Amino acid sequence: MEYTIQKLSRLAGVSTRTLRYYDEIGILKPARMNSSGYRIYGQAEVDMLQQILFYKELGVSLDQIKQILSDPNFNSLNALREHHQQLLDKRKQLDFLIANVQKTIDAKEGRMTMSDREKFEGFKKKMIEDNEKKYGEEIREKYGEDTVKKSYEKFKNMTEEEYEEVTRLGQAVNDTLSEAIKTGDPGSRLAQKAAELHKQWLTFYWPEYSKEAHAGLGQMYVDDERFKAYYDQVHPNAAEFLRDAILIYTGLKK
Amino acid sequence: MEYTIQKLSRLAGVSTRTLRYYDEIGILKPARMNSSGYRIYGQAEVDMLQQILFYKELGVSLDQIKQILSDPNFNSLNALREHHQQLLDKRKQLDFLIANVQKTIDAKEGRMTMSDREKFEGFKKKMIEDNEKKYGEEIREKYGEDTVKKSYEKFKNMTEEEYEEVTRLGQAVNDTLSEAIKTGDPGSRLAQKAAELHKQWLTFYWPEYSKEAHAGLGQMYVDDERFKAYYDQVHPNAAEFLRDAILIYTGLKK
DNA sequence: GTACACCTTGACGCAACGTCAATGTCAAAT
DNA sequence: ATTTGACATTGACGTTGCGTCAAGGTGTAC
Repeated sequence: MEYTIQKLSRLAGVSTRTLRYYDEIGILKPARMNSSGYRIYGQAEVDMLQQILFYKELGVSLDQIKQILSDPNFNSLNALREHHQQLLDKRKQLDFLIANVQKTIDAKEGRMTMSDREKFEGFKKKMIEDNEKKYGEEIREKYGEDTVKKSYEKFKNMTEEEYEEVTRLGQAVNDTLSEAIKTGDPGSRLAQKAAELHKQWLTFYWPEYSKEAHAGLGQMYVDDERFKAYYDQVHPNAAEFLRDAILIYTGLKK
Repeated sequence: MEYTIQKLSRLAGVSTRTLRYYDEIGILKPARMNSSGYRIYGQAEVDMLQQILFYKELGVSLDQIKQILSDPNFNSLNALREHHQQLLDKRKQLDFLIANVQKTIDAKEGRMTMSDREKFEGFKKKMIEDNEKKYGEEIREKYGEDTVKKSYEKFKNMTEEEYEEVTRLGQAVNDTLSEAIKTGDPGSRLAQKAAELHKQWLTFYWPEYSKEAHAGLGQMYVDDERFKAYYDQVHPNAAEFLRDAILIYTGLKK
């Protein structure tokens, strides 16, 4: 079956402007243009638009959607499975929000008290999920799904005080690292302090600490451009320096 | 407890830029500025921000949120109750999406077939909800919650053919109305045809037809600027003319 | 005093369209 | 053949809600 632009826009619940825009940016091209210059969409485009709308529902930018869909390895069945999982996650977030509003009502009606932090439960999940989306894949591959889940649970239950503590620790790592680099020696007292502080920071996120995982993370900071860029903001070559300091601290230096 | 801008942004999971923007547009002013010119937020602002985030989660524009929150009659407990309801509705939509993706997977794996229209189930709900949001309150007040629910269910189950039929009918109403106005007589054959077509159009949306409801809707078209503006696009004074035609058609003309 | 985290204002840019203008195409009615 | 109205095109401006950056002030610990 074929659709002109208005037909498809009504079918899918998007505007014709949206479809023209998608053609323009190359995310959803019509099957063909007829002799009058009208866009004609076919079955493949229907399915493609469905995928686009799922990705959009899950907060993915059009630029990213374009990259994903144009990948020769794109597999629509796998994508659909992933959408399913993400939608279930999204539903969980919504459940948090629903619980939050119920709690807020109870608090307003005097049945309970509620901390300021609790008032934003469910919203904040967006930030955590964004972070997860950014790094989650790599961390999953390296440490497994279970570790990530536990880490997530631990982070979620963090109190406000703990949150501030971990923020301070993260900063202390950077501070000490910056100073330690001046010594030029990853084995120096300051460098070892940085590694120690880094470990303490990690204990807020990891259910269990292991020297191997710690050292692996240090290596990841060097191998992954995003982490490397973050630490190199502290000081050029900070990622390598921290990795080396961790290797010495953990006793795993080769 | 008081918060500087970064404290509140971290608490709520929004950026400092967002909070400054909210100050700028007057939607969330800080409690005070300290002697250094720093924004200081208090308990009232925390609660206000929570409300804002709920409204945002529910798709309300900042402009509208501002209007709602600055209304002297704004009642936060009632607002929270409404958020709760809306979040439950939103979860329903999400459930539709989840069902959709599951069905699409089944179809892809050859276990069932799926129409193009079904592929967009759940997304289209956005359009319906937008429509509901636009007119829903007024219709609810006039005809009660039950009627709206049934109407919603009926619309949801509309087939593609029915959808096209109702679209055609809506157009036919406008066409005939435009012609009938030329007669200047709401009792003329053409005007009565417009009212008849309007009734047929309504039967797609209303579970039950009544002359009183029909006449009431005609009056609503005149009283409500949004409806009036829509019909007056067809022809100046079309809203009044259609109302009069309906009154005659229903025999309820006084 | 210095360094660093945090704060301000101002301003430019962006994503994803919505809206509008001008004009071409199609199909049915006259 | 002409008219009318629905549908289509391209081009272009504008909007919402920030993200990002620059320049410079403030607070606190060393």
